[in-house]
Amino acid sequence: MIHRFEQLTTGVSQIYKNIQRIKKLEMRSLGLKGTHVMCLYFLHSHAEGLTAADLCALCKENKAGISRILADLETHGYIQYTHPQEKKRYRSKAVLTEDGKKQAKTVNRLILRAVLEGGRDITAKERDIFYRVLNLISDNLENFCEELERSAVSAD
Amino acid sequence: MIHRFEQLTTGVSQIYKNIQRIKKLEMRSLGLKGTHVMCLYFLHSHAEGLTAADLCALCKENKAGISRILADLETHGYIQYTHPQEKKRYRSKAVLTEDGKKQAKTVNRLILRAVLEGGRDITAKERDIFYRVLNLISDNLENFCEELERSAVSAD
DNA sequence: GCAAAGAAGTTGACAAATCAACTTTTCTAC
DNA sequence: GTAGAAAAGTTGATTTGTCAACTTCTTTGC
Repeated sequence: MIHRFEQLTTGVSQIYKNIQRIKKLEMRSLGLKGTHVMCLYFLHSHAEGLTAADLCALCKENKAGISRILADLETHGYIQYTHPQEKKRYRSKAVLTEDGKKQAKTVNRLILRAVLEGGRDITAKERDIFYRVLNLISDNLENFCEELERSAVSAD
Repeated sequence: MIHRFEQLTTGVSQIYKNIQRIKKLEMRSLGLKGTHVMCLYFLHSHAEGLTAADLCALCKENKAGISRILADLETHGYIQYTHPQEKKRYRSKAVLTEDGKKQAKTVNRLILRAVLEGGRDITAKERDIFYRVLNLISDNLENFCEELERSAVSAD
């Protein structure tokens, strides 16, 4: 059991906001926004390409956001679609262009630095426990939210 | 060291977003917004009152947001200021009214449920390690951000 | 193979968070 | 005590994130 709500809330939101801050800072020098980071990151590690739906699931972002990010990356020439033009983008996989790969590598370098700095003074064992608990809480809250929403709907 | 960036990013942001979701859901029934939750929560546990600056630090929110939340809580009649009227709110402590306390208790009940559900299947030892690591990462990233921003400024 | 249902993606409208400039109050040094 | 600096708080503008309606494409059942 977690005893102190504020510990979880403030701890998590502090990390969340600092991650956003890092993304934003780095992207500014590339002419991109913080929201692009995760897409570049995942596109780089999935050379076979990713659909918008894939990215939604990986980035845990909603599809409206992903749609705009992809449109943006395309106008920058950082991605290409693997589908015939006439079918538009439906289930079309996005892959990084050469230029996109270059940007992704720059982004990954920063990410690596942030990860190294963020993980200072943490042992491998602690890290494993941390991630186990992080994922557990994440899942538990997800379930709790869904339950809450169901009961909110039925109360209407 | 943390190995996988996406684990931290997606784990943290998933929890962050679910916490936001819970706050929003519950507040809707009280005619408030999700942003009010933490203020009510901290005001309830600090009976002596809190200034806007205190709340900034506790909630890890910026002062613009806190300012609007407090104005909102005041118009709802949930808080009062402990300063003479003519000095406005400068360093004035906000305290919950009776009505505000009632709302805060409702909020706290939900929070307790969320905390219990979120913390399912986690042992006390794991929890302690989790929070230690959470705070450590939080501090490390905070420092990293500041360093980054300094070097970004000096590069201009 | 066609209609209905559903999934994928886009877009405009709205809500929330953040930034920057501003005012007001307090503190500090003379 | 007064000027200047610093801190606290407010406000409008901008950016970012989310929601809901919509279009387009695919699948399923007849």
